[in-house]
Amino acid sequence: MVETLLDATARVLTREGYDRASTNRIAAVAGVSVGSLYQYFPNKEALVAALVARHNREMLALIRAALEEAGTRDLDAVMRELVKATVDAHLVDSALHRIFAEQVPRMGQLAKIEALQRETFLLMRGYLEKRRSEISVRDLDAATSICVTTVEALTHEFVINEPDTLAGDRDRFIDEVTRLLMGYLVPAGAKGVAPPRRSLKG
Amino acid sequence: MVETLLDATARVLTREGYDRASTNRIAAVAGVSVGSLYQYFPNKEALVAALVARHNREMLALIRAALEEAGTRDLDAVMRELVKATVDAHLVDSALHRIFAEQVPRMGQLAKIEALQRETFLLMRGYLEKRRSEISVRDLDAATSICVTTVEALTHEFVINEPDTLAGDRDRFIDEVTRLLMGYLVPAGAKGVAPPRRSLKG
Amino acid sequence: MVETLLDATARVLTREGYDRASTNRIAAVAGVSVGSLYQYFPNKEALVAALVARHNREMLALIRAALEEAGTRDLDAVMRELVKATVDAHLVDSALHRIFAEQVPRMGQLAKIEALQRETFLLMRGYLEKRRSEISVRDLDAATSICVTTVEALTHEFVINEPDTLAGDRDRFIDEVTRLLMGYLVPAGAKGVAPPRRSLKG
Amino acid sequence: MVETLLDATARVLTREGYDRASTNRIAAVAGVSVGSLYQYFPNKEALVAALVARHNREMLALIRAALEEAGTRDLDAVMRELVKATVDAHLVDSALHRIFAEQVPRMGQLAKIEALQRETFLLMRGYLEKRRSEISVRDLDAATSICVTTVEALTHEFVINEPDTLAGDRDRFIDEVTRLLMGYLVPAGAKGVAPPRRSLKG
DNA sequence: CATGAATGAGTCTTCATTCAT
DNA sequence: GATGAATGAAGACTCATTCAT
Repeated sequence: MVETLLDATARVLTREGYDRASTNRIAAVAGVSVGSLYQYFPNKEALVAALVARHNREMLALIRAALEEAGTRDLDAVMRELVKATVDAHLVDSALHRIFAEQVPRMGQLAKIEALQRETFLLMRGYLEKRRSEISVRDLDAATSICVTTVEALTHEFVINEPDTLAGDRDRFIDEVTRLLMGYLVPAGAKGVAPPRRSLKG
Repeated sequence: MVETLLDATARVLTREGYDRASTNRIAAVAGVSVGSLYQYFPNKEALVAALVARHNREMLALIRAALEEAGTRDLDAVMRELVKATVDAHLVDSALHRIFAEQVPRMGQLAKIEALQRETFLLMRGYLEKRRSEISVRDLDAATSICVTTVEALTHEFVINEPDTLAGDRDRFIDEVTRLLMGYLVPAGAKGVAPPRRSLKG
Repeated sequence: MVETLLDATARVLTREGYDRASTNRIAAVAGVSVGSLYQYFPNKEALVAALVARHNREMLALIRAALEEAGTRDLDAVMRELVKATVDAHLVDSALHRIFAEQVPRMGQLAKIEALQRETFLLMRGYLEKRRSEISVRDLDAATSICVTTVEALTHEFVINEPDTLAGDRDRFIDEVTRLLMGYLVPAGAKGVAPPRRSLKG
Repeated sequence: MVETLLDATARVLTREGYDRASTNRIAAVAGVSVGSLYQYFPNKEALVAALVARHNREMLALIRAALEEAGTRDLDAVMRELVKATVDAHLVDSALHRIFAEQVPRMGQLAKIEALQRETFLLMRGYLEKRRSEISVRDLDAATSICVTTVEALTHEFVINEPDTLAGDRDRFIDEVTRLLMGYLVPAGAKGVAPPRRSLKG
């Protein structure tokens, strides 16, 4: 029933948009009565939040699988895998993802409910730690944050907003973003040897 | 009058949130009647869109000024200036910016109305062209897109979501992002001399 | 408009009962839209409260007129007048009054909004003060309270619940209640001479 | 089971108020399912009516006991006992009583279901008959009605609305009401000897 | 041009009641 | 007899928009 309702929500959301997605309409599409909807979700927000959570879980599963699988390869390959997995994750249900991003108010808060980014952060951070010696950044937390946010944001733009340049060219996109990450983690001349000479404020 | 209405809209939006911002309330805060509001804006969406446009114009002005002013300095300095200007732009009215980002549905479309990023793209692209020789990327459009989106997205996160790491440490943030950009534009061993070894698919 | 809405409320209340009196129905009967109703009354409770207040004002006017007019006559005549006026007041719109008493939740609180009893209390108390010498009660406030509440309650029962005995016999009812009041204010043997020998606790 | 449900109803009613008291909630508090509730009570109204009846029975038991026990004492003492018992009866569960009086629609009709007042009337009437010679009222039914209603109404006000005057002073309240009754039953100069001089219309 | 009263479709939500298990 | 998931009619209330003045 919960699944049915979430499916209906996703469907109404993508087909009609957030504004036209009323709880009655969702219940109707799900083939149940509004009353039933409210037996499983206290209010509309909770319903959408649950859908967001489910979507995030699906995305996270992809990213986690990719990172775990690529753990033994070299840094460049892992980064490329991360980017690719992120793109795939955004394509799980890109229409829904777009709705979340563009139409659902308070997404900021909703998204945090089952913090996709938090999990990704931890995964990433764990991996970078293992490759500590190859990386020339001082603060690993900051670096992780930069990497994760960058990949997420660029992928988001790539998938959702379809920027003119790079549009459709998925492989090129992945290359570029990988270069961006690698250039940051292993900058000029620092072949995994020493920390950056003067990279940070202090 | 238009300005008065936009001011009122901004105020109601930041003080009451998007959900509680009705045209009647906005008109009341502006000190005019709803009828007058509808004489200048065909509907609520147009009103909010105009406010977004104004906000974007203000942000763009800051970034343009920074880039034009810094045009003669070296690449690293310019990038740092770009990041700094972007941060400042996001602080022009961060409360309003947050509302736009988190609460206003269809922001995606509204934002495009007077594409902040498009303008920034052109500015950036023009600048990178001038420094073509120092940069080791093949496709300048792609590179511009990557840079602009990266800066925008990271800054957004930094200003809006205040991530745990780097939180509040504005200078460190600027350093990191600048490093990220420079590592991408001038990667390992390529001291502004040769094109990237294997940066793109082809 | 306010009057129209109150009239409609009274009509729906008496004709359909409290449970079936929805704001939409009231608006429809008033010949306006729900929206208009909510432009004049913040919620349903306020609407009903206003109707109660209006009804109470009408009742109070009758009682006040009677007491002011009878001020110069002897105590017995004034009490009789008070009772008669109270009965008349309860007949102003007895159907509505019955609805208020029997069906409107929280009447206790609503009734206090424009405290009919409070006003009656003050009027009564003022009068008893003038006739202080004829009355053998120690605490005038308590006596006033007893009198006002007694008259109100008995009249209420008489008009609303139509008790078997005395039913319909208005003049007998008025006689009895007047006797009740007089026996209390001027008890056995105390012809306006001294205070009661042992009437109170102390 | 019936008792359990009535207890739960009373509890929900006093703790949540009438508006928030749903059959589902009551069943939950009673520790049974809604279905079971509907196996013992055809609908919500019947449930509340049964609770009212139970409450009334409890109140009546107190009053009956007091009157029967005091039957041999003098009139003044009996009246005082009646008033005291009525006050106590209203304090059996004053919170519930208040809810009945102020929040439950149609209480008027429900209350009649097992007419507390009717029983009290008969008890009272029986007692007054025994003391016929001491009383100077012509119509015993009318007198009984006046007495019972007066005591009930004044007590109700005293217990529920806590009027400013007499508030909290239970003994004084009892004294005053007793005086009121006695002044009515045995008026000025008529020491239980002759019928009233001019008490009734005819 | 300005006004602001009026509109009414549409929203979320509740809850008494049923009935298949 | 007990259960409790499912029902869906109905209710209070909002708000973008219009239009007569």
